[in-house]
Amino acid sequence: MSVQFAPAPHPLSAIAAHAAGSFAKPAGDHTPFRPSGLLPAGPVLEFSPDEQIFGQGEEALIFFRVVTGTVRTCKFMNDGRRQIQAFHVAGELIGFEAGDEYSLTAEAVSDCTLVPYRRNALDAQLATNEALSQQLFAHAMRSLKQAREHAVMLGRRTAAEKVAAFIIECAGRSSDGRVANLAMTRQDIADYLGLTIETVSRTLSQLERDAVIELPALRQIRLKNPAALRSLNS
Amino acid sequence: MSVQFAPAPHPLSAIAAHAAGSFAKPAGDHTPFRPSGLLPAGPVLEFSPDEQIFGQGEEALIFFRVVTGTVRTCKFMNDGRRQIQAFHVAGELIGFEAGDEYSLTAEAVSDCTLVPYRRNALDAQLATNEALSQQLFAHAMRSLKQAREHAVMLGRRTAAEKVAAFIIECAGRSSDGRVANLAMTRQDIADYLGLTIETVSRTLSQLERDAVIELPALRQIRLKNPAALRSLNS
DNA sequence: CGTCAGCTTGAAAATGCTCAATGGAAGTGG
DNA sequence: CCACTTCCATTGAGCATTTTCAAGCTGACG
Repeated sequence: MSVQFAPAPHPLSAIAAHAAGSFAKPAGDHTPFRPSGLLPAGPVLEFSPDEQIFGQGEEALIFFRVVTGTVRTCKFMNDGRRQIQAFHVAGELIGFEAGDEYSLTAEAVSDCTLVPYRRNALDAQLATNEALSQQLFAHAMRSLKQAREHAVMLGRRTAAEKVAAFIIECAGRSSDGRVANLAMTRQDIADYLGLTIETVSRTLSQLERDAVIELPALRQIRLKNPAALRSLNS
Repeated sequence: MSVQFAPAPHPLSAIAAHAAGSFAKPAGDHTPFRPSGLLPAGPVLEFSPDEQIFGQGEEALIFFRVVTGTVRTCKFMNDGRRQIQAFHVAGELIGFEAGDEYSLTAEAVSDCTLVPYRRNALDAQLATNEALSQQLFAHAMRSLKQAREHAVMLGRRTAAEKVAAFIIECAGRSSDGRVANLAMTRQDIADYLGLTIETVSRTLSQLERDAVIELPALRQIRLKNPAALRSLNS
């Protein structure tokens, strides 16, 4: 059986306006995400690398907008294994949860500044403020899309493909699309890609030997052959 | 730096009311999901096993509620590799997208019946119908939570842990929590867990040899030692 | 200049995959 | 009712990729 209905205008397009690619903030989009009509719960907060912003299971009273720096959101298993869900940069919302508790942990990757918002301030706003509702809905759908792409990568890509995809993501966010500046360690990359730190390192070295990338510094990747990278992305 | 704010009531609790565990529809919840005030776009549709309900990239004019049967949503890579995102049972919404296009493919696993809803009928409703907005928001957040759990499994679990988690998920949805009735093939399970069909089969056989489960029929798993299964779930 | 954290590299081991053959249940047609 | 076919699942053997374990290396910082 196949389903055919007459075409019609796309009603959720407004809601979808913010939906973007894998990384939450598309390269070149420099409009800061600013929940319309919602007032910060306090002054901008600063975090140092590896400092926890909120923890899985804690009461989710506050959500945040990243102003500067990079934040990682991750899940920990009992035995300490870690899966990083995403890296968040300027403009991204983190800690916006359905339940009463944060479902994951957020930590600063680099020095970070974040604007806090009170979750309970939303109630009044959501009822009256259409734009705000749409923004938050868009945020949820964008996160969902990102999570699904991530799942394909984790489940069905080889180490080389994972690393290539990661480099492309990073380069896509830099102003110069041919250089990826990494805020995160190899361990962070490994936990994002579902690999070990050694495999990440070896794969990067191999890509450099193959003249696909250059590694001028520890936290910098220069794309010499983006086409080859993209071909790995199948 | 640590963030402390005074406790407050939980504003999004209503929105979160539907948020559940890994599988979209929690075991024992028999209230059908019925988008309040939204009229179906037509009669109930029937699909046979492996029939496509909608395809990745098609215009997302319609979304569906599963009435009976099991649906899989999946992503395909260029070379045919497949990653199943989730299995959907009665009550679940599928095809509710942010963008203009379906971001994944939905196919019937078993014989299925689905109620179609017109996406553009939402516009008018969303503005006025608070309950509907909340339901759809809850749907998005629940899907997001599920996708994140899935990512941890794909990235950081061994084959045995993946299979154990899958059995627990399935058993959790059955009326008798000690029997998992599978609608899907081994290939479906493999593509859901990011494994091969052989590894799934071998792992199931091993669990049976270890007296953790019994395999009375091809599509049935009896839990003999649920504790052992759960311990694999770490 | 020494120390230390993070990164790279190597060798061995393990986990999961590929290829290939077998098994078994359901459906079909004689 | 029984062979035959077909589809799906299981099992085995060998192989590939990734992990593990164990050294070294490098650059930042005191």
